[in-house]
Amino acid sequence: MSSLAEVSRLAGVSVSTASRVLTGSSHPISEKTRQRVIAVAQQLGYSPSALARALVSRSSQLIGVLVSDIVNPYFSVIARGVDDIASRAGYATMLSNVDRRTSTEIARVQTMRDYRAAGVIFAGSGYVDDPQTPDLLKAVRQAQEQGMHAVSLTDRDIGCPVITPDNRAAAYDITDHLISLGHRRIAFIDGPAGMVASQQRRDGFLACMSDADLAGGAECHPGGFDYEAGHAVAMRLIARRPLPDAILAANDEAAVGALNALRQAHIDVPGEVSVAGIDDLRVAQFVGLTTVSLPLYELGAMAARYIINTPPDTDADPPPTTILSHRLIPRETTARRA
Amino acid sequence: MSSLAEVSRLAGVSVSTASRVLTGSSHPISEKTRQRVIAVAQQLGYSPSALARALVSRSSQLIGVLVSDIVNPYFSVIARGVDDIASRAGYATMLSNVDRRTSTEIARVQTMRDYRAAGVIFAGSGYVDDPQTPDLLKAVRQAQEQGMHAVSLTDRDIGCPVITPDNRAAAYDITDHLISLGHRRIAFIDGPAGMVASQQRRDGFLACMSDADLAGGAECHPGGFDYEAGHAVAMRLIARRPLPDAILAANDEAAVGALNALRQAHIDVPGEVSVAGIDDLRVAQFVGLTTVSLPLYELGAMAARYIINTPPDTDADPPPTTILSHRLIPRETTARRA
DNA sequence: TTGTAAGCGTTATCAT
DNA sequence: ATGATAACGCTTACAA
Repeated sequence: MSSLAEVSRLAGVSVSTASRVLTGSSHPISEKTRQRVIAVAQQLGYSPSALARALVSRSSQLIGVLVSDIVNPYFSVIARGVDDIASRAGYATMLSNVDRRTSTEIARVQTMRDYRAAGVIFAGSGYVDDPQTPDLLKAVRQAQEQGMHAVSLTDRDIGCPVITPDNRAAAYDITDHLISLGHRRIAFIDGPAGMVASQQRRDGFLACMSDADLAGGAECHPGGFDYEAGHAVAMRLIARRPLPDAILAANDEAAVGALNALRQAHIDVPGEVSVAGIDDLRVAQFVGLTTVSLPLYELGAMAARYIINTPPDTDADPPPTTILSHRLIPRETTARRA
Repeated sequence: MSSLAEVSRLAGVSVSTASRVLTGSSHPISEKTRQRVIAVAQQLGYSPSALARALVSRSSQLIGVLVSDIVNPYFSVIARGVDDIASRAGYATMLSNVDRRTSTEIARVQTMRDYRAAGVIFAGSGYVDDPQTPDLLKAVRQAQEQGMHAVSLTDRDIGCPVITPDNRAAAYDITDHLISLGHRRIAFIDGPAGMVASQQRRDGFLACMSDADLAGGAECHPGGFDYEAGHAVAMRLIARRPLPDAILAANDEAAVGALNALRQAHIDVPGEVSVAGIDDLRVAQFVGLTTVSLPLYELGAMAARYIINTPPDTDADPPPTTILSHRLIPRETTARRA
């Protein structure tokens, strides 16, 4: 690895001059030395140490993304959005799986801090009444004091800007769609207990049902965000009969689980029961699932842009909340009630 | 951000002493000073600068993973394997999407080098006769000379150890399974043209067919690794009739595409046609797809372990190749021929 | 057992 | 227009 010192020596100039040339500083430099330095650097294959740079500038070109689990497509799409913007701007992406553990999030924020990351992005939802939130908030504040940015992609009170879809409205809208199709008795498969995102989606569902005077037809079942949860709830529904008019799952994966349970039981979807989800992941297209498209990629991209473009210590004081819009995507798993 | 200097000052010792205490050096230290330093550090919330550390040690605790696209579950599972091992060992994961572009891989290796990463993992397959491979090889060599490790998760001649599944054997085995079920005319949906992994899988298919004296019943169709490709090929097969006995896709996603095309055309799977894939991603479980399970998570985990545990410049000279085993997973999309 | 000082590779402040 | 030199925060000989 050739260093600046090496380049400057071969070019017969001081390190400062070499630095000025190579960083494209506005400092005046004679054309001949500029050429010479560039030539030597080029020929040596010189590439500046991001570490040394970050050490003096007190900030690296790293952006951290904290996801629950990168295998979950919800998060990998977000991560893709982040990395696309980051790499385009010369930044690199640091990824960390936190498995929904707040304590792990706290630890990772510290890691990002140790590398003087330009910012951290919290992609996962928090828990209702999480006793560790204050600690996370403190960790975030310390990171910010050090000049780091933080962004949350879900509604979370951790002292940083929030860029998020409106989970409640998304659930409300898809519920409304189901109702407009003539469905009256709708079963909702809840997300993981205690998660803020689960709660918001359920709230949206219930609000819509009661706005339509259908509160009596609404039933919530403890579920989860995974295939198995959706499958299990649907199995129970099937065993219990009569079936509801429609089943809405808190996310696409659970909806697909429910859908498969129904199909395995030879129940016609959407003939006998309509099924819908929320997220619009790729799998939803595969199975023709009616759902709500959330701007996941854009969420990650916007967060990255924010981090890259906001100068340190410039963050607005009450951290702003940005709501990105969603879109209803009707497909083949829903139909007008017979 | 408190620094070592600060800690040492408050503890009334020199920075070296503080450093020795905090790094757990074997250098003898009196118990009282040790306690004092630890207390101060603790109370100050001191956390060492990973940057400064990396700068002097000439190596950071960062592991880079180069994937084609993190949204593709094939890669996100690998990335998860890497990050699990990495974070457990105190390392952080740097992720980069390269969209199968060798030039981007080269650029990213340089980025990892700039951060003095402990190692880079190439998760994606290369191309047959890729003119840029020599450049990549050179970039890898330079990285290695600098003390970085490199690992490829596919069969690739870029001067680094390879840890990979046996694509050819995997395809061979699943083909053999299809044949053992009585299928004679089998259509193979190829992966992306020019990719080594595509070629290996097709080779395995063809080899098995010809070993079974069924070369005449083998037909390969240009396809891809995505849903759309599988869907399109199946549509063409359907339009053309008669249908083959079975369809094997180069990977699960294409297989699911084919499966859906068949189902949409009301063709009974596995009644009329059997369908199988390769990879065993989560979606394969969802749809009950017969496939071959590849140790993707383990691939990432092993690569990370290798990077973490192999001391610099200790790499074996002809870089070793490690083949991890696969497993046939029969599910509901295949059945004995009618 | 503790401290001093050099050095890792940059950038930035002053001089010249 | 160019060059010393002091940080940045840490580890590690080398001294004491």
